[in-house]
Amino acid sequence: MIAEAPDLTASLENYLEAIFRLSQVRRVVRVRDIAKAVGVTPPSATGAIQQLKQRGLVSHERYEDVLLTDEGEAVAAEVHQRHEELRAFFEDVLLLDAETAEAEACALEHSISQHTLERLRRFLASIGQCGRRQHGCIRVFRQMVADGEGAG
Amino acid sequence: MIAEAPDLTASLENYLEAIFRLSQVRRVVRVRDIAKAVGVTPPSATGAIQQLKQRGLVSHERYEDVLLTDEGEAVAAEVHQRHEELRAFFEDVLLLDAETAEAEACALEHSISQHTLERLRRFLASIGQCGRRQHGCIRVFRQMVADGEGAG
DNA sequence: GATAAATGTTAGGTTAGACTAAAATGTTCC
DNA sequence: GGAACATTTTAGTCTAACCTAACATTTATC
Repeated sequence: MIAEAPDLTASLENYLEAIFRLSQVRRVVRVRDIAKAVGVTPPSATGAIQQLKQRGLVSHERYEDVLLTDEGEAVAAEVHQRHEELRAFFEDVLLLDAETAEAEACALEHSISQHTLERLRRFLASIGQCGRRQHGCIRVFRQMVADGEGAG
Repeated sequence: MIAEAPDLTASLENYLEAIFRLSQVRRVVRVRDIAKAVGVTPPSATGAIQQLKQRGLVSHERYEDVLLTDEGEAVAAEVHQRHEELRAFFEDVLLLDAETAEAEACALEHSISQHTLERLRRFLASIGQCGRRQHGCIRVFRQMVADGEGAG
């Protein structure tokens, strides 16, 4: 499904994800909010929104608020899921602090493939299984991963 | 160390890494080889080489071959190491096939931070430990990761 | 309801990175 | 040693993504 989102750039994915997140928190999403969330000036946001509109991922009338279409919602949710899974991996497995895990997820979410992510998902699940079964691995991992910041 | 490589772009990192690899295989590295390795036209390679030269990472005279400087070699080796560690993770932990693991490493190596990579390194090491200690986790991981391509 | 403030858009410019076409240089081979 | 070919560079164009400055519209306030 998810139809014909013809290969969004990393930048456009970022805008879409920002709109998605803002939508979950705010009654209406404005250009200004998007610009602030993505960290660009309003004209840049306007341009991106126009492109997203062309691709049918958002609806937007001049000077009005921005709304995800059904397709846009689907694509955004998928991007967001990528983000969250990566974040979980960094935080729960590599034990990065929340802020770093978040930043790293942001940086990588646009490059990783669906297929790889599926594997990562399974891997995270297996970590869960392993913990429940008391193999003791998780403890070993955590110790080794967390030990000593500096040396190689 | 590694001195003042002032934030290479992903693109320039790619060129540098290509030169590094070619250097290990060929007597001399030519613009054409670099272009082919990176998958761009020769003029693009020329432009990139000029930038790398400006940054003191390669030496190159008009119409001659390209050589890494000591600093260039150090930076390239570091980029290459990032690549290899990521590839190892994808291949050995997520069990992606060699080609996919390679492609994924290529895609992500420019975005991941040193700090995160250090954690990944420790994690890979802990997998090794865990395997040697016969916790049985590894088997669980592999089964779960490898099982069923399609479903969630 | 006019005007000030906030918000959004347009216009125009910059940079990075790619491309093609064409010129310059180097190499080979008769 | 010069012609044909290969390689490299230069010149110029394109696109994506950002920016600032200026303009347009909406919202708020008196």
